[in-house]
Amino acid sequence: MPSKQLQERFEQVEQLLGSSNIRLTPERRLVVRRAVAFLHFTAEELVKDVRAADPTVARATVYRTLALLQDVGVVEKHDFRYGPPNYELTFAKAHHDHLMCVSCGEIIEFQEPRVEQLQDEVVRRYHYQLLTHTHKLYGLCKACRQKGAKIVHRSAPPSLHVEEIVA
Amino acid sequence: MPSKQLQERFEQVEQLLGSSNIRLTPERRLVVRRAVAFLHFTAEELVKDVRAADPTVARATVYRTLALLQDVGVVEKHDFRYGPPNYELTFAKAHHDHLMCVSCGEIIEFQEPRVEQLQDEVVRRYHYQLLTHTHKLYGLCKACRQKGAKIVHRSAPPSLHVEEIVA
DNA sequence: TTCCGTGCAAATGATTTGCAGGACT
DNA sequence: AGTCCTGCAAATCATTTGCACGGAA
Repeated sequence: MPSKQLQERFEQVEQLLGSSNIRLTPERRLVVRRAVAFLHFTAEELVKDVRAADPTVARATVYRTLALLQDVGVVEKHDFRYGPPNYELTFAKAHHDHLMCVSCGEIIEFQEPRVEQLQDEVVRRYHYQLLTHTHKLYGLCKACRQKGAKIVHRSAPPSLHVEEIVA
Repeated sequence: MPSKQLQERFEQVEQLLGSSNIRLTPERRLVVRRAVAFLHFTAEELVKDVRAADPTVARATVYRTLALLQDVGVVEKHDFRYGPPNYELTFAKAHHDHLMCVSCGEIIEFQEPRVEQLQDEVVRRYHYQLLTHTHKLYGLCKACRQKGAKIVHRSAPPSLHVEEIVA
């Protein structure tokens, strides 16, 4: 991840928070900076990372900042049921959508510019300015359909296929 | 909600679970039946509802069944940060997508058939069978952009605008 | 001088787990 | 026989909150 991009993301969040009555304290800046570097993390991972940089920052502050970020839609909390809940920067997902097999857990990340085009259109229709988006499709892959869609009660993260081909 | 549709949903879930080594016990059937009727619920609401129908079903069984449903992508758990986490049937979202203002919290439910068309195309490309989807756009509404995007640290549910007009 | 934000530690609350008994295969 | 599932109660673990202090507006 180029640090220029990180900087950009940080500034985008900073702007969102800073233009309000919410103070951009050094603690919060640090939390946001580390979060945008991670993209995916658990709360405790972020706590550990932030405290490595500055041990005086309290766990509660990290959680309180995460709550702020959730409120503004920058962060989403997901419970995938293996391990602790996962926090995700919505930026991370804005440019690859997900297709997941509910049987074997395979995840395909795909890109579809025409969807993004329609998103722009929708957003314009309602006079919004788009910041981020999430888009997930759930289904059955061919193999699972053929073997009768055996459900696997997962205790490990699903496999991930990143699709490089842009449609 | 026509009960025919509920029955259909129930059967879809039943099929998904039933075709595996996961037993479709009476307890699980009951939990699934109640869940598809709710569409949105908290875990405790579902527990209460299920136990109203059958007091012998344990809270743990409801949670364990919810976990199964999460695994197969039928249910998603969302933490909106006001009140307890919310469980949502992904069916519920398959036919209206969301546009949310990260500043004032307004939510617009919109429909865009052309997006669904593209989803079908993507799914076909990977030889998947589509079951459900989620699609959320985050941005700033016009009013909030004009007043400088004041962030509201919410402690109450956001307002909801259901858009009846199909694009 | 009034808010806002923080650290700390305790409290909360949702969810998970260990265990023993039953049912299904 | 062996695996899956259940209820119950206790345990766990992530997150939130009360409180008192410090700093910014």
